[in-house]
Amino acid sequence: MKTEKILGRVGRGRSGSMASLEQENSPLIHRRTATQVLNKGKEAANKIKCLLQESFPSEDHGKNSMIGFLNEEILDSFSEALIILTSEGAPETPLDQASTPCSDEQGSDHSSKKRKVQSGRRNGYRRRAHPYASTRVLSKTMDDGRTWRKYGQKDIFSSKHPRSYFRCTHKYDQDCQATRQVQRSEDDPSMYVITYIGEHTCRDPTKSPHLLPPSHQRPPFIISFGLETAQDDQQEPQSNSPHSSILKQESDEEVVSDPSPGSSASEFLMLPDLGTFEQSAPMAPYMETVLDQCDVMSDVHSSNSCLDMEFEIPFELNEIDDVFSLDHDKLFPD
DNA sequence: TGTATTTGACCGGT
DNA sequence: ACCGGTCAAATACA
Repeated sequence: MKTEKILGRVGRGRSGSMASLEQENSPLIHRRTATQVLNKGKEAANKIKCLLQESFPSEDHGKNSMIGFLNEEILDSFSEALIILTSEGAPETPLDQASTPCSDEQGSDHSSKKRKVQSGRRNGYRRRAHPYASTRVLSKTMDDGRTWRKYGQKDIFSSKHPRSYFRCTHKYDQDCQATRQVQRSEDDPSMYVITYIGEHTCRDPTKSPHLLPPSHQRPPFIISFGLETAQDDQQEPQSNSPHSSILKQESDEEVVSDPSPGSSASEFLMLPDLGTFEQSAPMAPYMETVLDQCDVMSDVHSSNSCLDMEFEIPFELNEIDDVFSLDHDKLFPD
């Protein structure tokens, strides 16, 4: 009945198989499937490990060791999750504990047609689990060239204007974690304060992947898992519509740094020349990425739900291609 | 009919 | 307990 509709539309599961499984309402099946998925991931991580060893046979210092280390972390995480899942005493799997939307209708109060949310509807609800950085932008328009889907609006306690919440349209089809919050500016209601959280890991088909800035403009290269750093490079200066300006870059935990000396007094970091923002805009994701590196690195351990790892490597992008493309066939033999 | 938005409820962090 | 972020049923729209 309703459940089917929700599942079909919203697609809460990360994959089709997950969604279909949810209809079964069986914690056991959920666990089994989760185990399979985790095994898959573990397998993939193992392959990466092998490939790394082939690519960097002898040494394991410097960046290679970092890659290896992170790979080990991934493997460990998978292993741990598997242990938790398969241990007999494991309670209903945490992620799925709430996946019985219909089964526990103890109250069964269907009387009011106003939606009554059963306990357990929050299927794997995670709040602020990601250590994503946020980028605040002041814009005249909400349109930034990206496709967003509004998922909520809130009146904010200390604010005159409500805040709207958007997620990337490709959240479910491409597992893109980018979200943004839009609120009218207190000072200038004709402007929007847009806070971007997370980065696009999706490839928006409406966008052409050609706008890579020249390599000399890029910061040292960053491999990003979960964050879109590399991919976003290829996209239009998304968050940076011609009208917008970056105001502030901050991590979730703290303001990492203020790249412009002397601007600390202002709440936001204003770019010097808004007219040329379109040109400077592509650097925004890089700035953010670079600024976030420390935080993200330090958060790798604590974040199991999403792999947000990025690290700096000192070789050119095409060298990365060399490294990874030669592995591609092995990784994806079909 | 499928997709997007609205909006009250739920839930986590503080 | 409060606030803010997210979920998801209901609704609007194409």
